[in-house]
Amino acid sequence: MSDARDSGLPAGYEPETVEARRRALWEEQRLFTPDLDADAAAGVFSIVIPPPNVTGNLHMGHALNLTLQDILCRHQRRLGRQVLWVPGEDHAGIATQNVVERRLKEEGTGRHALGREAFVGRVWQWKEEYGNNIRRQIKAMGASVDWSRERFTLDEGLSRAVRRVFVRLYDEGLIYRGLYIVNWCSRCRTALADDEVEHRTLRGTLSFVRYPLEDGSGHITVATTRPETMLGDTAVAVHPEDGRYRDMVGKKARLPLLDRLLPIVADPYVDRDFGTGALKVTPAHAPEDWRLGGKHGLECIQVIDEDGKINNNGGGYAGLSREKARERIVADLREGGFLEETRPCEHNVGHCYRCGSVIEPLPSMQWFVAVKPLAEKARAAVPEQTRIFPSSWVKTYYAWLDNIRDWCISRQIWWGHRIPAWTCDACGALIVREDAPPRCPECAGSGLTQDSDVLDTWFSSALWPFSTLGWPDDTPEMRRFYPTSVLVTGFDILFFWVARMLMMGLHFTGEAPFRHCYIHALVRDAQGKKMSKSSGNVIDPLRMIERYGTDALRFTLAAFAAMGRDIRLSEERIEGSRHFMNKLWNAARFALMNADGAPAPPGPDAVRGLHHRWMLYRMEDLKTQQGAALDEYRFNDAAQGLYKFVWGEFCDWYLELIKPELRGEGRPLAQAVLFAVLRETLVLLHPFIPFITSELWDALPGRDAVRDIALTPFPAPRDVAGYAEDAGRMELLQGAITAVRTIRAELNIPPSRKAAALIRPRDAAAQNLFEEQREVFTALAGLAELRIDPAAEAPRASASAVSGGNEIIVPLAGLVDFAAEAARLDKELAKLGKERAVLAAKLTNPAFVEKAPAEIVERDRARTAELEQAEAKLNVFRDIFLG
RNA sequence: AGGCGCGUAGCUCAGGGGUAGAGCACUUCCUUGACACGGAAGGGGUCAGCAGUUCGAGACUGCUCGUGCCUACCA
Repeated sequence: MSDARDSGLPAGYEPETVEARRRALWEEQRLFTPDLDADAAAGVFSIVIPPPNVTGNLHMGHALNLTLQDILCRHQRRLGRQVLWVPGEDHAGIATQNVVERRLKEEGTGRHALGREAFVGRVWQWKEEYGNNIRRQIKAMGASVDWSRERFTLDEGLSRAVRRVFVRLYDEGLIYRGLYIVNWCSRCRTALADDEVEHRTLRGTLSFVRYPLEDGSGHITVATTRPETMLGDTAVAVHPEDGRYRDMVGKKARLPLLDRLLPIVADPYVDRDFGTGALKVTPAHAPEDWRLGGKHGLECIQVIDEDGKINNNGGGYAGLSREKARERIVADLREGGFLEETRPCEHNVGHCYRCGSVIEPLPSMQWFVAVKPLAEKARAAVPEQTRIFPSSWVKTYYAWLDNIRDWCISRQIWWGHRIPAWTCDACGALIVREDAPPRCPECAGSGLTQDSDVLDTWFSSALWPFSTLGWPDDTPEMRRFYPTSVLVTGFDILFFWVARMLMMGLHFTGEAPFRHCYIHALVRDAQGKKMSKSSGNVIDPLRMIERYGTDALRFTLAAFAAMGRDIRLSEERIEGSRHFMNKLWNAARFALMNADGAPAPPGPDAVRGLHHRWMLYRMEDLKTQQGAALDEYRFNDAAQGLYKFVWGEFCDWYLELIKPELRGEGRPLAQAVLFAVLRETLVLLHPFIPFITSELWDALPGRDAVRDIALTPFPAPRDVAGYAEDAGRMELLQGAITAVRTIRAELNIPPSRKAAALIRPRDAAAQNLFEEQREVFTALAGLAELRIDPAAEAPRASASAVSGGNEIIVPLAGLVDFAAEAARLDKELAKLGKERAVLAAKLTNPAFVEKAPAEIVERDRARTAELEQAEAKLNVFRDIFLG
C-alpha cells in the first residue's frame, strides 16, 4: 500500500493518444494473421470485407459495417476459433473513372485526349494515392483485419479469376454477345445493368398526340411523356379487346412531322385505362417497345445517339439534344394541329446510379450473362446453405431472383477488367480465352483485336469471397476458410452483390460462399435519406472519431444496430458513449489505485461477503447474455447489457460497496474479486471497444504473465449456483439503502447532515442481513448511526418507508417538514394502491385464476400480500405522524 | 402497382403476452479521496386509431390513418 493513490493513468480517458498507440502496436504485432500451419481444432471463422471503393472515403455505413464485423471477429477469436478477416478494395469501375475524368477536365484535358493506356495509368496513380486513404480509415476504426492478405479487385490474381470465370461461362453458353436494348448513360457513355438504374418519380407532361389514319377515316390519339421519341415510332399498339380501336387494327397511321406510315397492331400488353389506350411504339428507345417490336416484327429506328442527341434518322431535328428536340417537336405538333392536349403527370424516370443523368434506353451490342440457371441455384441455396438475418429479407431476395433478367456485363469505359475476347481482323472469328491468343485459331491470322469493353464492376465483386482466397488455385486459404462464415453488409447491395456472389460461388465452387448473411441497417441522415458515396450527404465518421474517440463511435453504432432497423445517428448518443468510456476508464483507475501487486483470483470458498457473491453472480449472467446475443447478431442487446452492467452494477454499486472494505481487513478479498471482475469485464467489452480495453488491460497488475487482450479467451464460467441466495439478499439491501436515500433527497436532508436511521427488519433473516451489512449500509446511505431493532418504536417526527417488507425510519428531530413528509407518504401510498388495484382486478377475475399459469397467479398473490403489508405499515406511520 | 418496415417519455431509439425501458434533455440536492465526461433522488408515456384473439395485448390478427424505403414493362 505504498502509494495507493497512483494508478499510473491520467484522470480522464484521452482517446487520441491511446488510439494512436494501440494502432501502432497492432500493426507491429500482426495479431490478426492466422497461422495456417497451426491446427484449427476449435474451428475456424472467416469473413471477407465488403470491399470499399478505392477512391472513396469512409462513411457512416462503412463505420457500422466494419464495427459489426470486427465485433464478430474479435468475439470468435476469444472463443478460440482461428479467425481470418480479409480486407480489400474495389476498383469501382464507373465511379472511379468518373472521378478521374472530372479531375482531367479541371486540368483542361480528357480521357480521349490522353488515350486508353495513359488514362488507365492515371487511374492507377489515383488509386495509389487514395487507396491508402481508405486503408488508413479502416485502420482508424480498429478493424482486426489481416493486412497481409489484403486484396484489390484488379490484382493479377483476382483478374485471373475474372478471366477464368468469363471464359468458363462463355464456353458453357452462359455468356453471350448480342444487340439488345440497354440502359445507356450518355454522360458516362456506357451501358448499365438494370439494377444500376435508379428510378425517381418526376413530374412531367403527358402529351396527347393525334396520328391521322392513312385512309383518311380519322385519327388515333396516343399519349406520351417523351414526344421526341416519336421520331423513332414504328407502330401504334392497342389492346386486342378494346372496342374503341378494334376497327383500326391492321390499318396504318401517319406519323406527324415525318410522314412515316405506322401499322396499328394489337397486343394485350397495352393498358386500356392509361392515356387513350393507344400506345406509340418506339422499339429503339423503350425496353417494352423493343419487346413489342420483336414480337410484331417491327422496324427498329434509332433516333437518339450515344451522346443523347437526335441522329440523322430524326430528319430536321438531327443534332438537337433530347431536351431541345422535345421542345421543338411539341411546338411543331401544336402548330400542325396534332397536339390535342397536355396534362401534368408523374412518372418514373431511370437515372444513372453513378452520375444521376437520365438513362436513355437504346439498342447496342453488348455482352450478357444468361443468369436464369445461376439464379435458380442461388435461390435454392437459401436458407439451407446460407441463412439470411434478419429473415425478412429472404422474401425480397426470392422475388428478385424470380424476376431476374439477363445481366448486361459490358461497359464502354476503360477502368476495369478488359473483356477477354478477340476478333480476328482477317476472318472475323470471335475468340474467347483467358490469355491473348497468338494467332487466329480459324485462319491463323495474326491480326487480332481485343474487345474494347471492360466488365461491370460487380462481375469481379461477385467472385470476391473465393477470388480473395486464391481461387482458381487450390490454396490453403481456400481449403481452410471457404465457405466463409458470415457476410455482413447493407441491404442496398443485396442484389448488386449478395445475390451475385451466391450465383457465382455456387456455380464455380459448388458451395455457397457464406453460411450466414447478416443484413444490417442503413445509416441515414437527419432526413432519413440514405447516405451514399454519390449523393454527397455523408456524415464523416472521422470527425466523430476526432471528437469522441473510435470506441465511443463503435459502441454507439453497435448499440443502435437492432436487427432490421435503420439508424438515424445522433451525435448526442455518441457523446453519451464517450461518457461511458470515461466511466470505464475511471473505474479501472480506481481499481489500480487500490492494487497491491497482482491479486490471485478468488477461490470459490473464499468469497464470503454477499456483495462479492452478488457481483460474481451478476457477472455470470452477463457472460451468458453476451454469448447468446452475439450468436444471434443482437449487437444492440449485447452493447446495452454491457453498459448496464458496467455502469449500473459494477460502478454504481460494487465499487461503492467495497470502498469501506478496501480500507480494512477485507482488502485482499475485495481486491481479488474486484480484479477478477474487472479483467472479465474488459474481455467482454473488448470486441466492442478494443482501444480502451487494450490500454486498460495492459495497465493491469501482472500484465507480463498475460496475453494480449485480443487473444485472451472468453472468460470461463464460474460456478455461482451457491451465490443465488446472497444475490437475492443483496437486492434487499439495495432496496433499503435506496429507501433511505429517497427519504433524504425528497425531504432535502443535506448530505452534510449525517442522519441516523432505524430499521425494523421484517424477520430474523433480514435482521441478520442488516446486522452483517451495518458498515456498508451506513456508508452507502450516508448515515451517522443505524439502529436495527424489530421492536423499536418510531419517533413521531420521522420519515419512513417500506422496502422488501422492512421498515426504514429516518428520525427528523428538529428539521422535519411535516407537510412534505405527509405528501411523500400519500404519494407512495397512492402508487402502491394503484398497483394493488390492478392486481386485485386480475385476482378477482375467476377466469384469470383458472386459466393463467399457476406461477403467475401465485406471484400476483404474493405481490398483493406484500403491497397490503407495505400499505398497512405506511398507514401506521402516517397515522402516528399526523397525530 | 406490388413488397417491406416504422409510428413507445420533449428528442434519438431499444423492448416485446403477465405492474412501461435506455441515452440525451428537464427538476432538486451534492466540489463525499475513481469519474462533474461525476453522484443521489425525481418529473415526464391512455406504447398512432379502431376492432378482434386471449384470463390478460405496446406486444399477436385484421382494418384505418400517418410516415419511410425497396422493386416494377403504366407509355
